[in-house]
Amino acid sequence: MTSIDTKSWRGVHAELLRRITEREWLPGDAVPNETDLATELGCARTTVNRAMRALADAGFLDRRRRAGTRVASHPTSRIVLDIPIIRLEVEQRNAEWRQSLIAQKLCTPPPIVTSRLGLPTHTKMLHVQNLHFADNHPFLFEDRWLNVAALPGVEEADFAAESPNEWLIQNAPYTTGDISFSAINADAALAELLGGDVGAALFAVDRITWNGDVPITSVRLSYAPGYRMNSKI
Amino acid sequence: MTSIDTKSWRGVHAELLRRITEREWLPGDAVPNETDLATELGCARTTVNRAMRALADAGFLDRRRRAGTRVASHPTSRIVLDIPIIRLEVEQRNAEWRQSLIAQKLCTPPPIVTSRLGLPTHTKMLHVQNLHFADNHPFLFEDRWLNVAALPGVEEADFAAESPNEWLIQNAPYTTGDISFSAINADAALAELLGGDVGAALFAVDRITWNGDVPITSVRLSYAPGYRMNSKI
DNA sequence: ATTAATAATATGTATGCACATAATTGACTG
DNA sequence: CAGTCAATTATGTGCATACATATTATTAAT
Repeated sequence: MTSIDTKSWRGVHAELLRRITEREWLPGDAVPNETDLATELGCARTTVNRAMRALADAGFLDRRRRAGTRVASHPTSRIVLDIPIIRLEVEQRNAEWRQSLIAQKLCTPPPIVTSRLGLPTHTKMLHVQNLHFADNHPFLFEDRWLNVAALPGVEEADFAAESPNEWLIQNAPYTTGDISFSAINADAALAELLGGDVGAALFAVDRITWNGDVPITSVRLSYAPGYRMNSKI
Repeated sequence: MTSIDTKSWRGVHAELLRRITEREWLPGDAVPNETDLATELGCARTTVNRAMRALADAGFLDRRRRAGTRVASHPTSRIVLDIPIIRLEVEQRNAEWRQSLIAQKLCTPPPIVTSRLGLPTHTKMLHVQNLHFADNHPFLFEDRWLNVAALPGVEEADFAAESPNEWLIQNAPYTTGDISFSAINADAALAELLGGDVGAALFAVDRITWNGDVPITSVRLSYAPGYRMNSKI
């Protein structure tokens, strides 16, 4: 029997989580209020509050003022994905990262890009195509459009030396955005670049980022065949 | 000038986030300590602490005792995916959900399944194959192996009436697990079930769940062609 | 009986204080 | 000069208290 220090919020957190995971409290059940739990566990209400807030953040509890706290009835598993910059993702796999710049030129993007960004159809944007390697194997192909109007200095940037990924972190403000994950079939060009067969299933990430309501960049990352994105639940 | 109530932790949070997003504090910069910020903003240190903890949780700040707090220099964008049960995922798309049970029988899984779960090679497991529909279009194919030894009553469950997904929520304890996302090419069977061409790229989710160190289930979800998983950054 | 005002209640938050803990700095020692 | 240890310091946490706020329950008024 592991005795848990029920006077720390982590201890209380663990104890409440135990009651949930061991089905002492079932999904949908109301749980005692903070004051009663504090008395029972011999700590301050603040401490119970901290623990219960953490459990609510993690999706285990539903809380509403006055109505009280219940065990979540549809425990959606919540996954937190930390998406690092590409170089770090490669290095985390103990591989050596390098990139090969394929294109960097100002031109008019296809309408699908401008429309998704909410820009006029014929806006000139900076098109950057970049192949990232892990230990000299193709890792992913980055196909990016940058809104030059919102990124002063971007036209002078040397993306062969610094990947657009890292340039943006250093030079663009923090942003919000949409991200979507999908599976695509490799066309001839992607197959050539990434070294698989035409038609191979590729894991793809599409990302649009904004600074407030100003569109910054739209990018598609196409990973080499066999890539998996892993996480813990 | 929007005056923010700097005496609430949300106000402090907003103010600090503003300084980060507007690059008043640059990535890698050290930020003032809690006591000084509390003085400057006219609130208690506890309040500043709450705000800074939230920013650190969200990945904007790196904090270390004694060493102080800095703006995150590699702002890994953090994505929170809430993965609901399949029925809810379909219903959230305003579609009608139904399922069609394809197989439910006790048999010996391929070695890859037992080895990933850490079970003896010839363990009998319950194999459940289930096709989920959204408005009568195939939505995803669920191919699941259940550890009968860890799930009393599972052999009597009627998965035609209740999807294994929901049965597990109601009858199995909360679990931990691994999840991975990948892209696969549809084989003949998947193409037939999901209604695409052989070779079509499919978005796949592999998930293994455990109750402590007891393996519960291993499942692969193969989504119909064109599926995207979306999120906000 | 319906509706509006009011009380009760659980969670949310702010504060001052104290002490715990991790990590760095710097002094001291061999 | 290297290595050890102690002082320092920023964050981490617990607690008592008070008040805020959202929501439900109750009561009064029509």
